Amino acid sequence: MPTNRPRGRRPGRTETRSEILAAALKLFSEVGYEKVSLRAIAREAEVDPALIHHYFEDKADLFEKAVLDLPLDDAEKLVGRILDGPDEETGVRTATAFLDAWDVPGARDRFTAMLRAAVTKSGEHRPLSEFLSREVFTKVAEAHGHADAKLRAQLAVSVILAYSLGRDVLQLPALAKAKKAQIVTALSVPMQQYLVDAWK
Amino acid sequence: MPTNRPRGRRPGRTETRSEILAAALKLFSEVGYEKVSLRAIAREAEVDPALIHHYFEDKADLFEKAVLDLPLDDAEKLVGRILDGPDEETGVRTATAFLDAWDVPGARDRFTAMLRAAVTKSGEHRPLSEFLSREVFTKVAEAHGHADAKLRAQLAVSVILAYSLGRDVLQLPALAKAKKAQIVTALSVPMQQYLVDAWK
DNA sequence: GTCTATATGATGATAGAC
DNA sequence: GTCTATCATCATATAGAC
Repeated sequence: MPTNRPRGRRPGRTETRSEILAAALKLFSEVGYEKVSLRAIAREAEVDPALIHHYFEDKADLFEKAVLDLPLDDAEKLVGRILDGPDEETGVRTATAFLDAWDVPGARDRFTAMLRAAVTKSGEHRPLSEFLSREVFTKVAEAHGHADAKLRAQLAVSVILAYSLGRDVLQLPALAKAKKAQIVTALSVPMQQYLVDAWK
Repeated sequence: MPTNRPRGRRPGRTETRSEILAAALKLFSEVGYEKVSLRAIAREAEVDPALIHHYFEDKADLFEKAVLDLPLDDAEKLVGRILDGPDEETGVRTATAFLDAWDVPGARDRFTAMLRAAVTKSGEHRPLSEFLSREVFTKVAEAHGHADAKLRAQLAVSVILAYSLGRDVLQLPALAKAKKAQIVTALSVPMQQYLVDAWK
């Protein structure tokens, strides 16, 4: 009778793979896609550069696995949360929802990495901004009966991206230091206008 | 008595230099700083790559000459124009001033190139955002007696950058297609709130 | 699973002929 | 002013020994 062995794959020391993923996420968010070398990621993860190619196809594959893989948030839930409540507070709920989403560990780095990639990586314009525009904000604007929902949605996207850009990429100090409540107030103003109110 | 010769340097065919500058501005704004090779710029300008080094020190020098050299706008004039008029229309005047500034030939490309560089080029975080924050928006916010002028200014910066990012970098179609009046309306709301109004 | 060695290509920069 | 030739450096990626 055979002894009861542990089943499945026996990891040699498969922290390695996740260490590479963590290092990649960190550097992609801090430095950007193009400017990060696989060597630098290997150094950060304290592994041999060749191991990256052992675990991942190439740089683009690593980026995908490290930053795109986890869905940044369930879009439907987000829309539901934004729509659930009085119309006058839609802007506040929207701002709060995003600030909350950014608070979950890793989410902020992923968002920053995607934003940086949208600016630099070829063919990576879309994922973040289109997702937000199509799956979240257009639906919110349409729920409020706006014919120009797409324009409104893209304005809302740019508010979110602007805050992220100012805080995490350009690192404008006052944005980083401001209290959460103040940011909610600040972002909720354009959000309310773009998603709910009629144009003047 | 000597004949009246043309003074100063006699250009061999010094369109070359300006062709390089034009090509550099175009590509820096379209592709970004790091991703553009000097060879690509030479190709775009239809000159020999070595000529770039003949006219400019290095890549950073070319970037400086091509995109930073012309002051994107006289900050004091801009502040004056924004402050000149009734307080309730400050947001509108601010939005209009920027849209007008973007309409002068080349200005938009320079702005885009600086924004892209702010995201990618090392040590280029500051020029654009700090300039706008310190020289323009902080002064406007202070003129309205706000103690938190810096936070307000940096929020205003992020509105401007957001629009530019959405339109010229991410190329969100609805932003590009929208009528100027609509954009003025859209941007003036947060501007008014950030620069003039009291927080709720 | 891990690492050494290396292939292959693109980059920014330079020296110097015409 | 223009261009050929070339250098040193860095990148991604691969083949294969241990």
